[in-house]
Amino acid sequence: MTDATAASQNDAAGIPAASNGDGSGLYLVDGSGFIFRAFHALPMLTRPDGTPVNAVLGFSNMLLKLLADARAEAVAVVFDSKRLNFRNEFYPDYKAHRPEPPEELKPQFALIREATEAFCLPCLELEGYEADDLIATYARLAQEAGRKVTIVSSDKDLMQLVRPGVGMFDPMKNKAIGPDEVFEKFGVPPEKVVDVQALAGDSVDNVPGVPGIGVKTAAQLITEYGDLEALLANAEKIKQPARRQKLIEFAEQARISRRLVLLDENVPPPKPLDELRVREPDHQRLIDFLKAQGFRSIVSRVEMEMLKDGRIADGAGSSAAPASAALASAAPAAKDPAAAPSDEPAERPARKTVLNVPEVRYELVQDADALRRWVERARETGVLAVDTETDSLTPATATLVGVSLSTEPGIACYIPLAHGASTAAAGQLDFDAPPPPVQIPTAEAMAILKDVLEDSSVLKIGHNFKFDHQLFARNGIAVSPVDDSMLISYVLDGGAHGHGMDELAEMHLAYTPIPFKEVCGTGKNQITFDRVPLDKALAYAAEDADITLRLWTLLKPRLVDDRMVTVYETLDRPLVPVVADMERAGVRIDKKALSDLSQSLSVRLAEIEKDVHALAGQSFNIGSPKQLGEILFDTLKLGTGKKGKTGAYSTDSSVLEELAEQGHTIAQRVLDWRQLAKLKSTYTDALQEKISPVTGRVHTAFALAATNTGRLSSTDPNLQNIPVRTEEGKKIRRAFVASPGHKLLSVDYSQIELRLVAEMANIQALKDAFRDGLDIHAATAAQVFGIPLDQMTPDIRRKAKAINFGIIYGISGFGLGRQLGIAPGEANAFIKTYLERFHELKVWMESIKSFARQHGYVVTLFGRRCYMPGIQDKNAARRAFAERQAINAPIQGTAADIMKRAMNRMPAALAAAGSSARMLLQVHDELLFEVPEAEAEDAARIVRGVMEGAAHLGVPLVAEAGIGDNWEEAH
DNA sequence: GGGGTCACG
DNA sequence: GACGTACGTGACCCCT
Repeated sequence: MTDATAASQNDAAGIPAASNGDGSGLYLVDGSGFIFRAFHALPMLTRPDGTPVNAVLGFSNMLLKLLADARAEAVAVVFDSKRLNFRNEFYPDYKAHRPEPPEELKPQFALIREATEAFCLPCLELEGYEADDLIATYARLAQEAGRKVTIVSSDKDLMQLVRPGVGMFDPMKNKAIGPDEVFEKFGVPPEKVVDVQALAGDSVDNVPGVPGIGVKTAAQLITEYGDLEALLANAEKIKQPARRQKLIEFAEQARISRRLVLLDENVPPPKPLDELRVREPDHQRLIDFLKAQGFRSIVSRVEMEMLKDGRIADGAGSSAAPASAALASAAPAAKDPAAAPSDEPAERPARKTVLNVPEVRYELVQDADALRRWVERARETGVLAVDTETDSLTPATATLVGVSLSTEPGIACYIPLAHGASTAAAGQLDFDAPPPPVQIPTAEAMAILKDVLEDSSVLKIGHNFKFDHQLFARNGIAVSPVDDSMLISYVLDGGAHGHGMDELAEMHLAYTPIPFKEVCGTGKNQITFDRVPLDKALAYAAEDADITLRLWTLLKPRLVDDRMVTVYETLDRPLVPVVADMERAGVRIDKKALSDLSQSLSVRLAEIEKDVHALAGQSFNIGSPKQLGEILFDTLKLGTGKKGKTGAYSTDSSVLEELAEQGHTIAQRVLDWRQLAKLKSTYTDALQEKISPVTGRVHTAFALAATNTGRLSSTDPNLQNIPVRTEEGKKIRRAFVASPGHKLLSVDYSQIELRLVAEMANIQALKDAFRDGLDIHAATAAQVFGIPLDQMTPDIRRKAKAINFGIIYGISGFGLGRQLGIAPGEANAFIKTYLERFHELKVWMESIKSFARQHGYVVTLFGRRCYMPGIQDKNAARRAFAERQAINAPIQGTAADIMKRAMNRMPAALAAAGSSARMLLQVHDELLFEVPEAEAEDAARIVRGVMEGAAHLGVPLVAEAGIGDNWEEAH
């Protein structure tokens, strides 16, 4: 069973394959460029002897990842030679403004060459030329030889080289750069980049360009005239006088600039292209080098990365006989490296053995004795990776189809339990169908597995084990203890990338697992897992258990290295059985109430639709923003309309509300239609479909590793966004009901995020206000605007409330202004006053941003890291966005941590009090329970106690409870 | 499959 | 001087 989060993660943040599938691809690493970028991007770090090595570490990590991703392709590293080169001969000022490299960087140049040699990669450099020229030359040579090229660099000067067969990869952002990305940057295709650069110039490299012309203007001119020479020849025809004048005056300077930026692809190559081939690394040498730099934490990773990388002597699966039915039935084995390049890319990269295991042994287990042998083996190893296969993604109701186990890397089995069952169950008389395979009866298999799954001395490992936990729970097995490789990855790298198994296997094991769709198909041809032939089921399922164990082996030690043990052990790991039980419980829905609502909404939508069409004078699809925009702004000409970046009119609610205020009835009617259409399609219709025929309840799935901040999310259906604000929406909440004889109990934290701002930023005035139990928005309004509480007006309180919320979001004058409907300047004045009054806040926000810039992540009060990939972005807008995220994440994340602490303690607290209340849903700051009517008040008291006691801070935590027959009443 | 829109905290 | 803006989610619809 592939879990929902693990599915469909195949696009990967990975590098473009400079691959013909035969090892002929060539990666050219811009070593010189990387040094500077790594140096400035990474915090300072020194060896025990004091030598700075931050750039060396960045470089080693990058190469390591590249070698894993690049698979069995050639890699070479290119360096600048000395500072002067041929460009200085005709333009002495070229790069003249470059300051001396910082002292901490200088000793790292030599070390980075050493690192390259330790990786056994060729160093390319040539006196009188820059690395860029060598890269240009080798790219040309390789392309002529039919080899695909990937330039590993983020230097915009290299973008001119992008063409079919030549791509780029930005190792800092982990992002491929192709023609589209080049166009995004320069506004022209790669072959015209030099013309744009010639006009725009570059202050960093001291390329003069034409004064007053930047990239935007340059791109526009080059697009219009074709190229630089054509533009200069037609300079007189340019309309804007200043621009015309500059282009004429600085024509020659533009030509020189073009020669400066144009890379020389005909330099004498220092090494013949043929020498740039896949090389076998010297592991010991590399490990010795890394140890000498003090990079202890990555040495073990290196060992694994290198071992599993295709370039070691195990042959990358090319000649070794397949070791099992799993491999035999898998995709074609790797092609012979000597074979001619093929035009058609392999469907999937060749299989490779992972880690230092010569072969995989996957066994199909079809009798009880064989299963007992696996149980014995698990008792010996003490660890057991477990994965379940089912016929649906809803574990509360899915049928268990099979179980796979793995006891050590490469050793796994699959135990089919219900294959071929659905045909029989459907009673179809298909005489061609094969008879059901030999299988252990599910009950017998469960009885054998129960002992080991509940054995406290055997650690069970799963990837998204919450899913499997539910299936076993339904079979009377309470699996314990459990580790979850998905959650370990989330704790280690939350915000840096996804945590689905396929994505992690690509990243950490350089391995592409068999895609689920390859086994079960897709769309209407998709089959359930019980219809999959056993050989394919074995290959897929055993591999999942195998990979889970390998990922765990790799990631688990990092918890200690990265000091994330406590976060994992106290917050995320214990949540697995708790949330599994919530999902399994499900929530009762009054189907009749929903279908009545759907019915009445249909009628009202039809009426509104008729009105709108009449007002428009024609019939159109109101649900199409495109058609609606054209009706409003082209046909009816209600104002000019705002267009977004796609050129379409914006018709969102703010636009429609403005039109409605101007008295345009149609706008208000469309708003009404939108609201009702949303409620009907997303809630009243869809929710009915989600009621399980088995349990009669709705079972959402809470994703534990989906958000950047540590929050949960809810899918299938999302029960964290059930309407509550409008009267119509509340009717939907009333359809969430308690079982007969029961009540719903809703308990939510009051103002938890603002309390945490007061706590973390240590804002004394705000903490006092919370301690005194004041109306916090009124209190801040009093402090900020200097108005006594007894003279407070609702409008002033509203403004203070908006600022309080804004703080949590990483405030901006623009955002606050828009929220309050005032000018950004006026909003800025509010913010200024607020920050003066609560001066601790400003200090805190600055320190968070600085921390984020330095480390690339922020931390919550309980130590959870949230990675912020955009914080170093050189685009100011994207950087500002990341800064707001950096402010928000510790606040939102700490609230999420506290809620998790409360949830983890809840089952024991309820049990200890003899309560039979069941936790059903979590909505970020709210928990919903179902409880026997007589126990409701007691349960409310217990739950409030656990929630308020989940953290002991300088501000009190307050939780408020409500009890009712339905969710709306309880809320 | 991406964009637009809108439901929630 | 222009940019592009409040944080975090997921589901639905249209349209290519």
